[in-house]
Amino acid sequence: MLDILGDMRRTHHCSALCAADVGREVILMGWVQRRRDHGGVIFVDLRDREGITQVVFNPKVDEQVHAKAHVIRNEFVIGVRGRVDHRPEGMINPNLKTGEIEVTVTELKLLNAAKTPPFLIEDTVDVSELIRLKYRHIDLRRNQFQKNLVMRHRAAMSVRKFLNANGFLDIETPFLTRSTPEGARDYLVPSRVNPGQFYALPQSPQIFKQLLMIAGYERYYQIVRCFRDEDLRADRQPEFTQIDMEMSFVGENDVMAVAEEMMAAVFSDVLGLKLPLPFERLTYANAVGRFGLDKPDVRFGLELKDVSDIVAKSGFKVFSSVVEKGGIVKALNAKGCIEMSRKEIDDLTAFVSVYRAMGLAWIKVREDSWQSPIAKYFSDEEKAALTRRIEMEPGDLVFFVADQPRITNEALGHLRNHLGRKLGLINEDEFRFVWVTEFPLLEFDETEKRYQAMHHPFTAPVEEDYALLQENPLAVRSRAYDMVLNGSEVGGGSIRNHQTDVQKKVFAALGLAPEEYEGKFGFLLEALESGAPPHGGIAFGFDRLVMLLCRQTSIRDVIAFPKTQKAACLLTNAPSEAAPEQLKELNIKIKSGLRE
RNA sequence: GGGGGUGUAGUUCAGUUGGUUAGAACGCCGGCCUGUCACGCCGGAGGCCGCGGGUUCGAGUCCCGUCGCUCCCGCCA
Repeated sequence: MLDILGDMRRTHHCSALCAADVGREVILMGWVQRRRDHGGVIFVDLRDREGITQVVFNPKVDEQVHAKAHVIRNEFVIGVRGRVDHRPEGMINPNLKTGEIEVTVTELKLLNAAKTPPFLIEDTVDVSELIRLKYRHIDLRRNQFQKNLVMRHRAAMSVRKFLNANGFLDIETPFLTRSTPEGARDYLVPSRVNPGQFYALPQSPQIFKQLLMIAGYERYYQIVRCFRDEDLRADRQPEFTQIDMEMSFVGENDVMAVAEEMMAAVFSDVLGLKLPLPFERLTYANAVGRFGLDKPDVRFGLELKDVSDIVAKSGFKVFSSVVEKGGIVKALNAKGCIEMSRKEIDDLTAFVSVYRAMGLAWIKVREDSWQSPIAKYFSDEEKAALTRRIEMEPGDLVFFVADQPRITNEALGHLRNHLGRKLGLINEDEFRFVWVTEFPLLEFDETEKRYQAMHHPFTAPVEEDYALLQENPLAVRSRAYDMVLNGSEVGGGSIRNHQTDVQKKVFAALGLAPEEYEGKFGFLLEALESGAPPHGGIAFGFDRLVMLLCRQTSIRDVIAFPKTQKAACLLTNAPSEAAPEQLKELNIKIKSGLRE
């Protein structure tokens, strides 16, 4: 068999050689990052997974090798044999790890030619997402991408190392499973052998991991793909990876302790950072009250102040009537921002309108007066109370939103993050974790006019709130917890219902009739009755976590082969039409008009 | 489902009030060049202006539709 490599085998990676290696004969293999042809001497920056080394073709050293090097172009795959040499005086490249040396080539093997790449492979991305995704194999050659994927690998290894050392078993759960009602839209897979029936791809292994606890496996984990057929975002893909774990005989503090230790191990292993433990904790009520959101960025202050009580009886009807109707009025004090222009304030008004806030009131605090369209509506007492509550000082710019509690909090919460960024209040180098606890068990779905599980229907209520399940369901707190990093939810979990009667009460509170929940979750209830230990767990959005570790802003930059916003793969052109024979086997008819 | 941005050379972009031959940079090709590392110098090729319709004497530019990419809202237990 003719083998293009012959007996040539790589001796070093392109990051490995330094001054200490001078004089050695080495063999490098990789891709041509750049070629600089000086007529005489030709320089090639040779790139492999680990780095770049300059290799030199000198006609004085070997005329034939030099002549052969003329055909080399960007992205050609070559192997070179040569001698490690010091670079001449003054020619050291301090920007290159291997900048002190170069390899003088004595043998060149052209392992493969390459078409001119559609874009240059450089650290800085200056290419549209369309092109990057279409030529993903080229984009993935970029140094930044390689760093991201190496980071991802190391984070996964760190997680496995930690969990293996702590008695967790890696157990696989099915991808072809049953559609779980409630929650996100499922990806469905038709069953050929069961005509007209479908599997669903898992949105998470939730029920399986609970069954594993019931089966006595005590500690489970999996780094596992999950699927949700919902619209995409910069940090949301239709298939994504979770670090999924579950433990038996534990309460929330046990799960949270293991989870934050695991996170500390990951940050120590991949970034060399020591995270202070334990993480700060906030109740849901405090998180929303102070920061407006249930995933607060606690790297900066700029907290919200509720002023509903002060303005309830004020002459400003917009505020007083909102309070009267059960809404709230909250304020955000942008310290020292009095010089903000009218245009900028208008932009912020547009910003909060995205979150359905009707308006954004503001006050500029001057030395002896308020400059504001709404100042005239307040009495001196109200002004004094507002000044105290909001800690207003001359030079401040205060924003108000008055609306239903949810809208007010979300609008100001997002405005807070926006201003935090805009005003440079955020230390971008910091990784700040916080637990959010005591989530409400249920929320009311206005469009469907019914209660919904805020986390999922298997989450246990706080025991002392059991009694409220029927009389005041919205007041019931759950034993759920979210791990939040720099304003992003990176993980969420809960203690589960391990007692059948409690689980049934929760189903009932969700408005499910017994025959309904028996039909949908009968197998789980059956399992709960067979000796279920108290158990709970947590799942982390692995892609999102890696994205934050890599300081990237899109989840796509830490996933080798992501989908576009229309859930397409531009590389393979998935999804695509199925052949008529395939559809026939599956007993599926495509609605006329959907294909030619 | 809705709102914003965007689509012009291989890539990133510019393109005036609608005007006759659509430009730049990088990349690519050829030539010259022995110390560059964003090599340099000289020359050259390269365009369905996303697609379809309309208005107009005339459309990259205006209008309608459509498709793609992207950010956000809804949605995502």
